[in-house]
Amino acid sequence: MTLTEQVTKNIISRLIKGQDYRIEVVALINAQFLQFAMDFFEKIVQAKLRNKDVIDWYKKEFLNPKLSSEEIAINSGLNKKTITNMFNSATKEIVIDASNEHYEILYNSILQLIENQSEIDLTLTIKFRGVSVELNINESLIVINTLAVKRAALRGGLWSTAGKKVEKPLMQTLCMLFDVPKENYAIHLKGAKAKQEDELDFEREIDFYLISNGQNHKCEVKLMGKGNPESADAVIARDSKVFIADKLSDLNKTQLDSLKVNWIELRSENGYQRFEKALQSLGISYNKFSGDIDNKLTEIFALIF
DNA sequence: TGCGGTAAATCAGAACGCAA
DNA sequence: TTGCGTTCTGATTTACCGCA
Repeated sequence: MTLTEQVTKNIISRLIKGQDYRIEVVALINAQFLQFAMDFFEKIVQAKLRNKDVIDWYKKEFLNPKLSSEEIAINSGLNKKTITNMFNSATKEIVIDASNEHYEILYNSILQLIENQSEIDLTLTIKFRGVSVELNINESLIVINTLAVKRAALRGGLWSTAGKKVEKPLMQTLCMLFDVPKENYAIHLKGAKAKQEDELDFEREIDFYLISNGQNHKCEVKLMGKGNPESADAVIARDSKVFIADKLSDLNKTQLDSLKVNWIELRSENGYQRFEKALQSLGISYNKFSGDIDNKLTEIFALIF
């Protein structure tokens, strides 16, 4: 899944201005989900027309081993990650087995449900190029379930992508906003350090470094909202010096203060300006920014992207 | 080049505690 | 009792790396 550059820019711009960035991601989830739903309905019509006298046409068409393992899992009502967690592996063979098994279970529980709630009936009519097909209640429920599972997948993926795509350019933007000299910051090049055999301190992914007096200070960006204390724990585990977040709880702040971590909460009044404090405490030279933030951001984006 | 496993990103809901 | 905020737990995905 990818994020367009424009969306990344919009998100950073919102973050710097202390606005909520979530609307950007939510809009993407909506758009992609609705598109998936329309495409899926089209495939349903075609599959049903191709298999007029096949009773379990859904299984034949949508759990077909020719499809990718992601598609098979979703169509059966399971997310691929769930299969990985269940079986400690996500090889195609395992995905196919798990999906088929799950589909049977789902199908049976739908049958049971229909039996217990016989007062309600449901027919889904899909029209495509003037041809219409009808899905009975159990077919409809299978389809609805698949849509729900797909939405979960899109949601997880897009939130994850947004977090990953934004963190480095966000740090660059902050540095450039404060005119931090180029030699005082670095984007961690993955793999470059892993090869050094004498590095006992084997590193996980680190977003960004601020450099002063020959020392590398780790920086951490997390676009976390309220209620994610374990995310803040990651900072402690990695001995970071600067922590940039969307929203921090008071406990988070107190904890970070006592650990002498410079925190920046973007979602507060002039939140990004607290970056100045971090630069001061690390002894890095900078110029305070004043002026039109939008123009400045446009300038910076032209250099970064 | 493609596949599979691991690390890391975030969200959502339940449980809990506190204040009105 | 109700409402609100915080913490905990579990859910999803992508990015990255190693290997055949």
